[in-house]
Amino acid sequence: MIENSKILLVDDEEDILEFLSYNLKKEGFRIDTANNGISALKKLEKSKPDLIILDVMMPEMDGIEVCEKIREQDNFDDVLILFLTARSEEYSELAGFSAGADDYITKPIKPKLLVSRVNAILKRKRKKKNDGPIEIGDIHINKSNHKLLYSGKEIYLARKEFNLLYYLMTVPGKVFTREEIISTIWKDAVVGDRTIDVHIRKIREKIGSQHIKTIKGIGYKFDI
Amino acid sequence: MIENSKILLVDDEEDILEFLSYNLKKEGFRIDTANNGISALKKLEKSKPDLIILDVMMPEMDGIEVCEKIREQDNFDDVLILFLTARSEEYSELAGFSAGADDYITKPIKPKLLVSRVNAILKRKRKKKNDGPIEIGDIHINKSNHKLLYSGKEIYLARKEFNLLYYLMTVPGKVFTREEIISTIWKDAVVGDRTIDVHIRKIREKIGSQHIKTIKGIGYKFDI
DNA sequence: TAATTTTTTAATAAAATGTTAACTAATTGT
DNA sequence: ACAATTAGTTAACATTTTATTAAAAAATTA
Repeated sequence: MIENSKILLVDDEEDILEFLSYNLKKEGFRIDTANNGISALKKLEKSKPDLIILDVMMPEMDGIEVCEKIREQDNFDDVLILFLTARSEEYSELAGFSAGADDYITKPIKPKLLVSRVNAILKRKRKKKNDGPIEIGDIHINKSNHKLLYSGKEIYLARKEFNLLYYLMTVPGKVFTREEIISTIWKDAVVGDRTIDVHIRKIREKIGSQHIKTIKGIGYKFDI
Repeated sequence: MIENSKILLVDDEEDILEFLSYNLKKEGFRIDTANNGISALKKLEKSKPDLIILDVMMPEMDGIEVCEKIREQDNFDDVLILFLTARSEEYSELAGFSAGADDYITKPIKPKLLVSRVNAILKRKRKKKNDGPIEIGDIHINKSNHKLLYSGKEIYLARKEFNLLYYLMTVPGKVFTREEIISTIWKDAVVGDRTIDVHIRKIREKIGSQHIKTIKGIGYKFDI
C-alpha cells in the first residue's frame, strides 16, 4: 500500500522536483509534480494524491498559503502535507503546523531521510484512526502512552494483552467473535484459538475477571 | 503532553460539541464540555484544562465575555484560549485577541485543520514553558546551559544523550515510542533502532536505571 | 592534521513476550 | 446423564525485542 501511494510534489525549482521525483520513484511511489501553488491546487482533483510535498518558499503563493487553501476544501481532509523548509526558518515549523501540515523536512534534503520520513508519515496515517483514550468505570486505557489504570493504579500489560483489552473496550458490551479478534489483533499471523484464551487469561490475572466475559461458542466481551 | 492535554469545549450547540469532541478524542485529547459561559466558568476549577475552545456566539454570555472573565482570574494565567467564529465576523477576531485569546478558528470547522491548530497551539505553549529547566525528584536538567544535576552533583552527558534524556523528561510517565524518539531526536539522519538502546544504556550508566524504564514492544519512559 | 570524543553499527547475549500442545474443566445439546 | 463441544490452564518452546559489547565511522577539538 505504502509503495503504491501517490505523491504530489510542489516546488518552483525544476532541479528539486527532479531530485525528489527520482528518489521517490526509485522507492515505488507514484509521482505527480507542479511548479507553483496555483497549478498544484488545480492538479489536486485529478491526481488525488495521498501525500503532498510542498516547498514553503515559492514565488506568488507560498507553501503555507497553499496548505491553508487545501485544508479549506472538504474533499482533501485526509491528504497528508509535508513541508520543505530551509534549515534556518524556525518560524515556518509552527506556522506550517498551524496551517495544517503533518510534518516537515529541512533542506538540504538527504535522500535517505526523505524516504524514511515519507514512509513514516504514510504508515502513521493508516495507524492513527481509532486509538483515543477510553475510560470505562474504573478502567482507563490509553493507547498513545500504553497505559492502563485500574482503580487509579497503573498496571502493566504486554503488547498483545494491551491491544486485545483495548480492542474489547472499544465497544463495551459488544461480543467480539474469535474471528474478529484474530483478524484485528493478529493481522498478519495465523494463530490457534487457544492463543486468544491464554492472553485473555493473562489479562484476567491482572484486572480480575469481572469485566471480561466469555460468551461460549461466540467470543468475548468487555462488560462494565 | 500534547496527547494527554485536556480541552474544555464551550458551545451552546450540542451538534458542534459532539463534532469537536469526536474529532479531538480521536487524537487522544481528554475532553470536557460546557454548553454556556456560566457553566464553563464553573467547570474551570475542577477541570483544569490546558486549552479552552470557546464559541464566540452564544446566548446570554458570549465568548469574548467568558474569555475576559477567565483572564481576570489569577489561577488561569496560562490556560490557552481558542475562539470559534463564523467566517464573516471579522470584528470578533480583533475583539477576541484583545480579550486574551491565543488563536481562533473560523466555521465551518474542518477536522484536520482543527486538530492541527490545536496541536500547534499546545506545542507552542509547551515550547515556551518547557525549553527551560526541568526538575523531577533528584534530577535537574537544564537545556539552556546543558547541565544535568543528579543528587546535587553535576553529570556530563554527550549531546545526543542529553537531548534524549531531556525529551523523555518533558513528559514524565509517558511512554515514548521509538518512532517518536527517532523523529524528534534524529530529525536529520536515519539511524537504526539499536542506536537508541545504546544511548539509553549510556544514560543509565550515568544516572542509574531506576528512572528510565523500557516498555517492551513500545518504547521508553522516564518515571519518577 | 592528529587526538579525542561522540555517535553509530554489527554481532551476540539476555530477557521478555507470544504460541502451542496436552491436558483439565465447564458447558451445551440430546 | 452422557457425550460432544468449547474454554481454561499450564508449562515448554519459539519468536521477538532489547541489552551489551566492542569496534568502526563521524564529528569535534587541540
